Amino acid sequence: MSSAAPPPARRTGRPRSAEADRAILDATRAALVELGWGKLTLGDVATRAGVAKTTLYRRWAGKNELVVDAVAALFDEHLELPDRGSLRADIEGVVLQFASLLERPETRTALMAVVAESTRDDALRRRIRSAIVDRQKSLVLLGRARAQARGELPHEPDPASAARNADLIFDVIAGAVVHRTLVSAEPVDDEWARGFTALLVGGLTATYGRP
Amino acid sequence: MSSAAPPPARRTGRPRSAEADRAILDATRAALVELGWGKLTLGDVATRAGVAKTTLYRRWAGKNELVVDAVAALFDEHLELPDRGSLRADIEGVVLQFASLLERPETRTALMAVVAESTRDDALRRRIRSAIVDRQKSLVLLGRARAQARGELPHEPDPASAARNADLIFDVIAGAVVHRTLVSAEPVDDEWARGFTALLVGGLTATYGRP
Amino acid sequence: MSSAAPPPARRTGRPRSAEADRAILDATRAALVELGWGKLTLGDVATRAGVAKTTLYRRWAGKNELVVDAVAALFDEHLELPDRGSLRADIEGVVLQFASLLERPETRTALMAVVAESTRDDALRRRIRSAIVDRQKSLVLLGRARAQARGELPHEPDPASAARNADLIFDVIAGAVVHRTLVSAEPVDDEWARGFTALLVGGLTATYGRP
Amino acid sequence: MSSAAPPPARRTGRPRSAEADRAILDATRAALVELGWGKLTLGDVATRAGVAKTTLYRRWAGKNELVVDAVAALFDEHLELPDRGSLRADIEGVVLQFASLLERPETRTALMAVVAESTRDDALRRRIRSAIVDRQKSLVLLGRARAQARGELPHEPDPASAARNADLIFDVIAGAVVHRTLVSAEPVDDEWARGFTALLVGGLTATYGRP
DNA sequence: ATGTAACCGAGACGGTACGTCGGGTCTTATC
DNA sequence: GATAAGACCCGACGTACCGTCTCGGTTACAT
Repeated sequence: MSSAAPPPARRTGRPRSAEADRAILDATRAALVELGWGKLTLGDVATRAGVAKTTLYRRWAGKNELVVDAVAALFDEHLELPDRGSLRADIEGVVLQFASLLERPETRTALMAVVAESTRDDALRRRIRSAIVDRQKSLVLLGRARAQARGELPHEPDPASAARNADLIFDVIAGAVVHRTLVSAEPVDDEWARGFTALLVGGLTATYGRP
Repeated sequence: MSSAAPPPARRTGRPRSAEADRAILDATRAALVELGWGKLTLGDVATRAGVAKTTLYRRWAGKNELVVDAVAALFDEHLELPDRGSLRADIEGVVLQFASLLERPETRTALMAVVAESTRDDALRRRIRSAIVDRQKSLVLLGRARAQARGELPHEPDPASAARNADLIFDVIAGAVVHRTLVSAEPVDDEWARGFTALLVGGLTATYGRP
Repeated sequence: MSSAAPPPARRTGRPRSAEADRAILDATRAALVELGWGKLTLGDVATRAGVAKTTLYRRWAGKNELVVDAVAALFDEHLELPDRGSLRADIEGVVLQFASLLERPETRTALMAVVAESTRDDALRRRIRSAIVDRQKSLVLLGRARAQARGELPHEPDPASAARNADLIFDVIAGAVVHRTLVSAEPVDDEWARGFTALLVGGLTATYGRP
Repeated sequence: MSSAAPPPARRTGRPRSAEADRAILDATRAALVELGWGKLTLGDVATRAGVAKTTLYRRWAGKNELVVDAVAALFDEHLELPDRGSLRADIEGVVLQFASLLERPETRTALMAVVAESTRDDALRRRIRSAIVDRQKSLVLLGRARAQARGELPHEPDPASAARNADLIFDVIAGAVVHRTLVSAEPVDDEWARGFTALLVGGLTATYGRP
């Protein structure tokens, strides 16, 4: 979150305006909605935020970093996993929740763009991972733990294997929703979510069995 | 793959150099590998191809269209589905094949970028779909047909439902591979492919049953 | 004159617009009048000229070079030395002429500024010399030749000494007018010109004698 | 020389550091030598002086005022007119003295620059006049008084005419030296000084006669 | 053989955004 | 209340690409 390179702690000089950060991130999201990634310019963001361009560059290294932070805030606010009582219901819930996030124009246009840039920029990839991806993945871990508590899935004694399986499930869920939404450009509605969940739960049950 | 809007048919005047097309697409791929999407400039592509910028703009409307065509050629050449004898083997094959395509730097960096742009540009989305997505999807259809012929999957009498299922399977496969490769940034190796295939085949079998 | 680095002669590509040069120099003079040297910005000049900033930078290396050329044109147009019949009248004429040039706001504000910059930039000094200073100096040479032809001044057999004397007279005339106008900030009117000319002609006559 | 508007007298609070003034002016001169007028930045001056930018702006209104004061100090220290026994020797002395001042890089680069700015800023012109020009002019007045005392020049009964003549001589001397040094960019050496003095004294004698 | 229409390279054109820099102002904590 | 530090707003800088537009020249088909 927050700045790319937060000066570890300064003691002298005028402190950075906390409000500027907020205004910039808000302006970034607004500009993304209106203009999309390609037309987004930092000068315009600064103007919208009522802030000088210098202020913006003092806090973020560039467009990518700024947009990651701006979008990450949405993932913070809108991703949660209430216990819906069954593995199936939990998966459907998370699929629909993630899909609704991807239907927002600011995430649609920004997420793939920063992922594309991250293929050439390790620092950006780490930033995306910690700001966005890990937040999503924690839902998978939570969902699995609940399913195991309910007895819907077996406990996995080998931690390495457990991590691999969680990663796999995460890539399948997130990947399928992203691909459906952005590449196939079809809506993730209740029907699709039901079909996808049936397939996944079937696979999980068939593969790992019931305890 | 060539141009977006090939002039319907000319009869007189100097014909377009066929070699220029090839040189431009080659240069585009080379530049993508070296510079990535963000730093790719059409002027540079033209220089590399030994071609004037005008020539390039005469054939493609812009960066997006050019890159889609340049990358699509790779999908043409490298996607096929030899019959490996079983549904499981066919899926593993297609997963590994698609992953090896995504491991090329030119596809890594280009695919997500054009998808990101396509969220705001319907013409680009259609171009991507016809040039790239549909090529991949046809493999899914082929694989299912083979599995049905082998008796591994039931025939689906309702064509609408059949199409829905094919779309779902396609999004799951392609999405999982893309997400694993580009977002999670982990390799799609034999082990992962086996695990993923087991999950998917388990789901298919559990959901649609055996005939 | 003209461009700083005129490509010796190109044969291919679109030729440079001759009108752009003119429009830029006109706009530079207009902006100098309105804003003065300090507030003059190249972006504004480009806008006034209806020209892109790039076009301007393609032809001139910076503010200094541009302004030298813009001002030099005025020296071309407004410096001449009609034969007024006597050394005294010729000197008075050239003094008033030079003074009226320095009373234009564009020359007032620009000339000293570029001279100041030239103290740290040899290329700029050479440019100023060839574009402005040498034009003025030629008037001194012409005036002396006429005076010698009239018998008002002796012929100088030693060319080195003749050059030294011309330089001295030039520095005295130009320096006095510039200093009066810009440093003392007092007008060079007929009275001052008469007094100055009397002093100078007296000095010349006393020093070099009549033939 | 210090600030333009020295606060009339403060009684409370921390007193201004007297050393800061000196450090700032020294730093200004040093920066002028290294960077020239155009590249001189107030932030850099503050850093060199070990002083905050705020402190600098509390004492001077801007770059022009600061530089005028910094350079004026040099005119204070280095301009004087010892009695050399004759008008001719006094003039040669003042010419060489002024020239040696103009050969310092800090004066070369600064003087013309502030003069250029002063063409659009009356307050600056007055500041230059009182800080620099009047100091020089007083030498002319002193020299004339001595020459009159020696009987080399006649007394001028009309005070207005006397002032006009002093102004003229001043513009001729200062203008010629400045022009030779900065515009013609040739050195003012003993030979030039002799030639110039001969011309000027000849003119004075011829014009005003001996008493 | 000669038009002639469309191609080609080169490169200038009007633009837009970039990321940086300097100018002055302000807000802190410290002296 | 002056100071050092440094963030702030502002606006210009010079550069890089964009996509378009002349240029002078080159092909290759249709007379």
